[in-house]
Amino acid sequence: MTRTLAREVAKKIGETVTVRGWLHKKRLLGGLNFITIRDRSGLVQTLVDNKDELEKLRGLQIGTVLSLRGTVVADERAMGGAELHDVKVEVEVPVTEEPPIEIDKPISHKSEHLDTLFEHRVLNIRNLQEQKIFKIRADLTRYIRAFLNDNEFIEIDTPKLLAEPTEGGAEVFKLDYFGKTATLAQSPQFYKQIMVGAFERVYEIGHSYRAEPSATTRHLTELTMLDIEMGFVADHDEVLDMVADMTQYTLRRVYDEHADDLRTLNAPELKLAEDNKVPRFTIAEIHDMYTKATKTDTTQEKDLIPDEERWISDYARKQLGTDLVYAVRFPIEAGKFYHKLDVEDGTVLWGDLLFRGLEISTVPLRENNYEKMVQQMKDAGLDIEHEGFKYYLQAFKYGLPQHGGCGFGIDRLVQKTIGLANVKEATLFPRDINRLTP
RNA sequence: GGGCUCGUAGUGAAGUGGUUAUCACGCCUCCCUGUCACGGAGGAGAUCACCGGUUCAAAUCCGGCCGAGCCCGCCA
Repeated sequence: MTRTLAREVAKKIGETVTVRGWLHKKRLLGGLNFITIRDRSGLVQTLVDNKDELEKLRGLQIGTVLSLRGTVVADERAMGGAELHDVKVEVEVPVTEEPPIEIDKPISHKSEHLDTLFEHRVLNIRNLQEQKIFKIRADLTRYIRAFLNDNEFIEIDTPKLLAEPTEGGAEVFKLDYFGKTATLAQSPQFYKQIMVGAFERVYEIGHSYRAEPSATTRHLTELTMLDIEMGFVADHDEVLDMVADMTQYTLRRVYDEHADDLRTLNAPELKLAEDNKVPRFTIAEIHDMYTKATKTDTTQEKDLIPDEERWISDYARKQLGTDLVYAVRFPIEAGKFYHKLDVEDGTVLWGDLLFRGLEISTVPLRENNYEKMVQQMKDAGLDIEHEGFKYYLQAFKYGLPQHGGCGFGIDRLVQKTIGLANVKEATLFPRDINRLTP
C-alpha cells in the first residue's frame, strides 16, 4: 500500500490514503477524537470516531508508530485544510512508556535547561521546532558546498588520526594506537595546504578536536570545521573577499529559503552591506576605537577580547549596516609559523571574520616560500627534522604557489545565523569538557 | 585552569527555620461530536542531588562532596 506523506494529504481530496508516522497528539473529545500524526514532512490530522479503532490506541504514548488508512476530506477546520476520515488504525510499533519530556511542545533552550536538553536529545530532536535548527544547518553546509563547487574547489577528506601534535596552539587529545600514541586532529591545516600543490583550490567539512578545558557558550571539544585553501592568490585581500562572498551568499540564501523557520526561531533580521563588502578594521584600530568608547584600555592585548568582538560587531551593524566585519592584521607575536608576515608593519596577514559578535572564521595568507618557512619554523623553536613536518615540508620544497584560506566554525555559523545563545544548541550531540553522551 | 551562580515529582517552577512540601504541564480513570495550549471531575507520582553538622525542629542555616550553568583566559 503506497504511503502518503502528511504534506501530500491535502492534494488527495476524496482519495483513500495510508499515512505512516508517529503518534504526535491525541485530542479525545468523546465520540469525536483527533489523532495527529508526524512524519518527515510534517503533521496531519485524522478523525477517529469509531470506538473500536480508538480503543487500539488505549495506553499508547506519544511516539507510537502508526499506519492510518482513511479518506481525505477537505475541511477548513483541520490544519492544512484536510484530514483523514473513517480511519482504520494499525499499530506498527507500540510505545507504552511515558516519554520523559513533552515532545510536541517547544523544548526550553534557557541556559539552565541545556543539560536537560542534551540529556533528552534522542527525544527532543523529534520536536518540529527543534528540527528546524538542524534542517537549517544541513542547508547552510549545502549552500557552502554549492558556492565552493561553483568556484572550482575540490572537496577533500583528510585523516583525523594523527601521529604527533605538530601544529602547536590548541591542546590535542591523545589516545592509544596499537601501542603508539596517536592524536586527534585539531585542524586539517597541513593536509589542506599540501593539497593546494595538487588541486589549487580545496575544502573540507569535517570534525576537529580541541582538548582545551574551555567551558563557555562558544566552545566544543569536537567541532565541525569548514577548511578552505586556495592557491595562486594575488594577495590577502583576494582570500578575504572570497570568504566574505561565500559567507554572504550562504546567509542570503538561507534567509531567503528558510524565512519562515528563521522567523519562528526568533532569528535576528539579516543585515548585509548593499555592495557586498565586509568592512575591515585592523586589530590596532579596534583597540583604539574600543578603548575610546568604553574607557577600558585594550591597546596592549595581542588579540581582541570577547567584549571587543561584540563591540565592533555592534558598531558594524548599527553604523555600517552589516552583521559581518573583519578584524585584520594581528600583531606579529600572535602569528604561527605558517602565516605570511608583514615584518615592516609588524603584523600578520591574518583576518578574523566576526558575525554578530562572534569569531566564526580565521582567514590568513600562508607563507609559501620553502626557505622562509624553514626559517620561521626555526624561529618558533620547532625541530624541522621532526617526522611530523617531513611530509608537510615536501609540499613546499617541491613547489607551492602563494595561498591562503580559512578555518570556519560551522557550529558557530549555525548558532549565530539562528541567534542561539550557546554553540551547543546548534549541535545535535555536543561534546564539551564534561559531556561524552549521548 | 580562575571567578560567580544554581541543584525541589517525568518536565518546568513556588516555597528563606515550624503540622501532611505548593502549582502548571505530562501520566492514569471517568464525562464530552470540531479539537488544534480543547474543556470538566477525580487520582497516582518527591528519600527537596549526596554526606555530615547546628537546632526542640532543616528543602530552608553551616561545612564537605558530586552535578550543572554563566563569565574570563584560549580558540573556530
